Amino acid sequence: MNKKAGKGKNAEVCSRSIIHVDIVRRAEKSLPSHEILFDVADFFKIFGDSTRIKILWSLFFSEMCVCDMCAVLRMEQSAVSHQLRILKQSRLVKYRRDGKVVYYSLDDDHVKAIINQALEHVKE
Amino acid sequence: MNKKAGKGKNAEVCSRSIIHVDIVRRAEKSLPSHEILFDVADFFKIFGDSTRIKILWSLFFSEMCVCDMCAVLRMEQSAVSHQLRILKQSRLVKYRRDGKVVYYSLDDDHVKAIINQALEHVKE
DNA sequence: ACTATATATGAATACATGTTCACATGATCA
DNA sequence: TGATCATGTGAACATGTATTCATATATAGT
Repeated sequence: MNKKAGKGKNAEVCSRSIIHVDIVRRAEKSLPSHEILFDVADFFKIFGDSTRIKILWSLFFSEMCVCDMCAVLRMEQSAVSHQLRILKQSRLVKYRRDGKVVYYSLDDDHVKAIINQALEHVKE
Repeated sequence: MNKKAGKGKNAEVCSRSIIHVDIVRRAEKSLPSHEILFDVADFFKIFGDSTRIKILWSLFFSEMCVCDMCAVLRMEQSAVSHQLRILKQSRLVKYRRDGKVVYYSLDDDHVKAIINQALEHVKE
């Protein structure tokens, strides 16, 4: 999916020439692999939705069942379940079943710190 | 844009009843305002794109002009400029002009820490 | 077995977003 | 002034994603 100029070395990109070769080289070498950077972006993407932020925040204090989350978020159960699935797949929450009720809780110690860090940043 | 059940109190949401009233109350009270939570999500959304992560990462070491970024990212100048606009609006990068060339640099001390935190998390 | 309740999920829909294309802007130099 | 280079930007397009609707699954109780 990446377009390469492909004229000899990489002195021509986007049909223009590199201005500072040394800086470009250093940046290129320091940059993690596409795969890792993709994973980093995907990680942030999970936090990039206010519904999911609300869910995670609600779980800061105690585990919670889906129905209670709907009440807190004032959203339909289906929408909440869909988001819970995403959080589950990302290993940010875990669940346990008790009869008909499913209780979700945080499955990652860093979540609170990460959200709080962003909150501090936003509050400025 | 939020749908409320609106039958008296809030004992009925998503046409079901709350199971644990105390937990719901506490979560409701602790939850920051919609506005703040929206801003938090928007903040993460900026990091939720690998192109922007790459741009920010490249700026960890030194300022860089647009053309050099295109070389590092192997992307078209237009795409890079569009992303730079978003980063500019979010106050994550600043720029200075030197003749025809525009140099971008980080405008937020926390960016490096935030990305590294996610990187550590992803590398597990 | 039948009903009711809690949750999950596929499909449809509406909306957001990233990239490309074409072109505009702004600056330098002849 | 005209040409050229670096960058910015609006519109079109394709893709991704959150929510809703309808329905499925799972469990408990009768």
